Amino acid sequence: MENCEKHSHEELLRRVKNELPTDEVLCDLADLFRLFADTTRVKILYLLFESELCVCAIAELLGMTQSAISHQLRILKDANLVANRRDGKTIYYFLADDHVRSMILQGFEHLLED
Amino acid sequence: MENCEKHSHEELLRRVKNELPTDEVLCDLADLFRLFADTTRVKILYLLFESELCVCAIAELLGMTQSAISHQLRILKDANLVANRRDGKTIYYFLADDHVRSMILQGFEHLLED
DNA sequence: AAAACATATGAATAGGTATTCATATAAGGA
DNA sequence: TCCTTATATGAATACCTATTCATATGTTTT
Repeated sequence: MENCEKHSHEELLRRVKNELPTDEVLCDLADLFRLFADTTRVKILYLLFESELCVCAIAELLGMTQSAISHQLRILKDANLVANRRDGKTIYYFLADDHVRSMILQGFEHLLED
Repeated sequence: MENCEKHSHEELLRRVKNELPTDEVLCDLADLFRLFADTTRVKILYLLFESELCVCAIAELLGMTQSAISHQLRILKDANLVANRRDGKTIYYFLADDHVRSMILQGFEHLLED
């Protein structure tokens, strides 16, 4: 294990290592993907493709409790994937960024290609 | 909570719900993103952008144990994101699919746009 | 002001998972 | 055949996280 130069040229290893982004960037990247790595969050984002929705509508559409949805919306909002606006008692959530849509659709394409 | 029609037209809710893929598909989608939701796995995939690498080279480049890397490689292989070939005692891993690269790069773009 | 409604949130719990440790498998060299 | 090297893997542990439950906050209505 201490002698990989036998199997890979040292310069290759040096180059491969240099191309690797910093730990911080790679951690941010994993964090971003983790946002989409939960069925409930993906469902919420998918629903918001069509239109803004209030918390209770999302909960009803997904057959989940208001609390569970609120917790997930908070995570999505903290990550700036969604934003909200208040209208009286009701709070409407919507996609904050069109990039969200393209991320999900790209994942979808990968699935279709198997 | 039981009366969301006050806030959203019923037909809108029906349409939004109809556009939603099946639970199975959305679960697969979340599972796909989960593969990229770990720093170690992202690092491994990134390293393989440049060239195929043996297990010990990956472990050394990332400063992690061979066992930890092997476990993660198994997950990536089971998901068909990487494949491998044997050369004597050494086993070389490589990206199974160019889609992997585009998925990660898309995530990267999202990060840059903040 | 009180009641009802929509949402947010903290604490607890249950389920998932990444790493470690010990060990197994498999190939090559002495 | 025995030893070394490269990799794989099962079990255990420690950490993370999604949901639930109870409750708090904020708004409207009566």
